Amino acid sequence: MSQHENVGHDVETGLIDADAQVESFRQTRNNRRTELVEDYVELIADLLEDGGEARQVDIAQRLGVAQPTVAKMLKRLISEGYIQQRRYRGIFLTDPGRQLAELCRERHQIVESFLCSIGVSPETARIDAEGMEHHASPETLEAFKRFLASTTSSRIVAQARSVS
Amino acid sequence: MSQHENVGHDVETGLIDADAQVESFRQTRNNRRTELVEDYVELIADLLEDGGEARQVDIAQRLGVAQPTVAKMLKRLISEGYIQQRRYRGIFLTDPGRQLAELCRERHQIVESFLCSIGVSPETARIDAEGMEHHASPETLEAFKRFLASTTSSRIVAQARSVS
DNA sequence: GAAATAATATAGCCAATGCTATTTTTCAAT
DNA sequence: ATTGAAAAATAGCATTGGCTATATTATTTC
Ligand SMILES: [Mn+2]
Ligand SMILES: [Mn+2]
Ligand SMILES: [Mn+2]
Ligand SMILES: [Mn+2]
Repeated sequence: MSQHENVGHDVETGLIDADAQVESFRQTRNNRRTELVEDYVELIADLLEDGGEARQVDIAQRLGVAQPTVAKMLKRLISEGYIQQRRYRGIFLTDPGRQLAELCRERHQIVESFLCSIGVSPETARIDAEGMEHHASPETLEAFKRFLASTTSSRIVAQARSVS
Repeated sequence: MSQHENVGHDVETGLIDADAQVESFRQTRNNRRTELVEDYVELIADLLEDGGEARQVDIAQRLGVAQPTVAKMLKRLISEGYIQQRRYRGIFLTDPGRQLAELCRERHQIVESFLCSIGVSPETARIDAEGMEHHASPETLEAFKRFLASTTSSRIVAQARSVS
């Protein structure tokens, strides 16, 4: 390769197309840059819905990181317009924040349910989904949903049959 | 929450178990720390297998990053014992390196094939698998393999039926 | 209203991953 | 042997995401 390039006739490569591979790696690096934002916003939405408030300490405790780590990330979320902070009353989502949270929640739910539906244990599904969700494209999510729907319907069919 | 903790009687939480959630986030953060190493080692194995050599410039080109970025990561791979570098002759895998590469390759292949098998297009499967692979636990991989085997066999059955 | 406590902010550190620009080294060709 | 080109190394910078230790600032409680 490189300097020692083959001269002329294309060599049987075995490797996948370079441009395609670069695109995959780029997309993956890109997804990585938003993973944390997504997890924070999703978690904040959950905390708000559950207890009406989301404080730094709660977020830190749920994520398993230190409070200053959360404080720093919250600044990023503020600067990106996803949250508002009311001094000593915790974090609140902006409209874009709520929107992102909803997207993430759905996506997370689909991935986790899907894993369970193919026989992964709930504990493992929970863990794996937390990481995989950020790399599941809309197309893959559609496939997951189709599969979920199909197994649901076949279960219904089976049940209907067993009842009759 | 936190300061304003509920006193006594456990409140209906709606949230999942805190310890479980922390475990998920921790595991995910952990996986993130090895993603790059895995992609590098896998890519180096591919390049070596294909052309007999893996140079910094080739790796950089395939990953879509700059050469000094690769140079730095290679130092990490050397320090972690996965590769050896022969001056101007490129990168070579150590035994642990080959072992890791093999694991990653299989895992990657399983994830990508699985996505295709549930109807995701090859291009999207390629992209999503590049990120998801690093978060697929052995248990999830087993579930993927089971599914692949089952669809393969049902295709065989269907084909056998259509032939007879 | 003062003191204690809880929540937040800030300072200062580190490691990882990216970049550009430049230098050094090796290899290949003349 | 010299030279030109390719590969690799190095310097210097930025951003992200972690940490600990230590202030500040609100809120409760007495
Ligand atoms: Mn999530
Ligand atoms: Mn997540
Ligand atoms: Mn891979
Ligand atoms: Mn990958």
